[in-house]
Amino acid sequence: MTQPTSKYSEEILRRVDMMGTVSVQELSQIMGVSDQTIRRVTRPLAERGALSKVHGALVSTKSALDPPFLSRMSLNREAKVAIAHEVVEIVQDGDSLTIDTGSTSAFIAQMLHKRRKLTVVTNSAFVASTLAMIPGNNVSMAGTQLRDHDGASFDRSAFQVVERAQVDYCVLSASMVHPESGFLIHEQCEVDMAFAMINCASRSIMAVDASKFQTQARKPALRQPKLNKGDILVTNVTPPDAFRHMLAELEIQIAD
Amino acid sequence: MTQPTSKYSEEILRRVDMMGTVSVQELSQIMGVSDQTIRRVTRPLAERGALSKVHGALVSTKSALDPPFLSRMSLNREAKVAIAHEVVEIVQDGDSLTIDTGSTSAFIAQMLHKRRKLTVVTNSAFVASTLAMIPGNNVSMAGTQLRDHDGASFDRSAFQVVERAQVDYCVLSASMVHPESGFLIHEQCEVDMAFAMINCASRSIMAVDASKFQTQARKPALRQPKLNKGDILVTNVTPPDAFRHMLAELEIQIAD
DNA sequence: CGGAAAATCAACAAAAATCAACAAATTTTG
DNA sequence: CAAAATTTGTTGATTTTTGTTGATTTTCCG
Repeated sequence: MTQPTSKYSEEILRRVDMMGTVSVQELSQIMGVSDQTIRRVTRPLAERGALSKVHGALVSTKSALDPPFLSRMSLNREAKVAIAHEVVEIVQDGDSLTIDTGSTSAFIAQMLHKRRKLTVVTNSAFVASTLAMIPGNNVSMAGTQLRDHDGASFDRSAFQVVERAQVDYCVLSASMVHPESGFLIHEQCEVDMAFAMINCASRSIMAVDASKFQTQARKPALRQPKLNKGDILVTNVTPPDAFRHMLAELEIQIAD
Repeated sequence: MTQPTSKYSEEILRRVDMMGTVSVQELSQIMGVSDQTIRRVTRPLAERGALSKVHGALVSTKSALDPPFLSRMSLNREAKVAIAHEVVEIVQDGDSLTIDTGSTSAFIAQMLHKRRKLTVVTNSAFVASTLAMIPGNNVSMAGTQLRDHDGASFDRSAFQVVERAQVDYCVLSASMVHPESGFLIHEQCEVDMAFAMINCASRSIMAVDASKFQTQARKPALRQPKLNKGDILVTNVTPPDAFRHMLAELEIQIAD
């Protein structure tokens, strides 16, 4: 890691990252030094890329790296929209479903505006508020305490609500697909939630876009629960041969 | 990732993504800069594809689907935006608050992107998901079963969560203001919720726009709980004289 | 198709932010 | 303890951004 060039470097970085964007003026007042000092310190920081300078303000580069929910939604957007289209075709008016918290699921939730009288249970506040706006739907938000970047909940009440449900479909996603290990994801709480959702659904729908079939640098460590025979995989490419065995028992739908 | 070209870039993108589509005019009012500035900043953003411009509006390339969350709340938009501005000035970084489910509150939630490290308790799924996206916030969604047009919850667990809270401010709204009866609203469950929120807050903020001071055709039947001395009324006009008595003990802030 | 309203654009003056250089203050070093 | 070195604040020149004005284009609606 690069070394700090001034005693202020670290505090400035911390504050900029925390506030997202700050004016030089404001920062100098907060820290009790002149604006010129802030400029002097931030110049090398900007050159090395630790933060970025624009006229009038300093903006954090970190917030872009640690992708907030909305910016994840722009990643592979086309694929996700196509997949969402396909999923919505499976679901009928009046069906009941659980939906997980992935960004693909967010697209599916939006696309579900085409359906009416849905009964929905989800632990994503975003999905919940999206679908609750549609007159005639019956939406339950599972959980109270929300995770701070995507508005998902994994507290005890979230599991209680999901476990009480009995639905036609559960809609799941994954961070990566591995030929042997199956569907992978980063966090244990998400695995637990997927398990709960699968258990209370007659049939599961797993939605993953093409990019998830590539081995990623930072490999997610945890396996999603095994899907049941006859469950549905919706994706936007024909899965590579290596995955044939793993997907043998699933019904596969390719969106185009 | 592409770097911002102006200090406004990020905020504009965030707002456009959040609202689905906004007019340049309105965005400039919300952000307190001229429309020309918005145009200047959005031109490069549009060229790079981060958003798209059409005559009359900016539209998000991310959410891309129909739900422009706030577009339905177009009634008295300007007033609500101004009021939201004012409310956000009252709240400090790190404060805790409860927020109710009115459309004005939805605007306030949007505007609270300017604040960090908030602790929020709300029974509106929309407010919850909006504020949960901000890193550093601690958001609790009160309630499970959501009402089907606005995503609000009034079930038993909603009250339990709110009653367990202790916050600096509660943010409330009303459907109408009456010189004698006070703040009025349509549904009993909303009154009950307001009562619970007032009880657990050090100070209440009531936000009502000018139109609420007029007698409406369909008069709401139920009274909001009495506010306490020193609570704050935020509105966008000087209340007519007839209301002077009723508002005597409140601190009144006029947004312009 | 024509005229009105709204939105956009171009250009310029005013305001704000940045930079460079120097002096004062602080810290380090001999 | 003093001299050197570094850091910090101030000043004024320079650059960038911003709001305003008026011209131009686009949309709307009869």
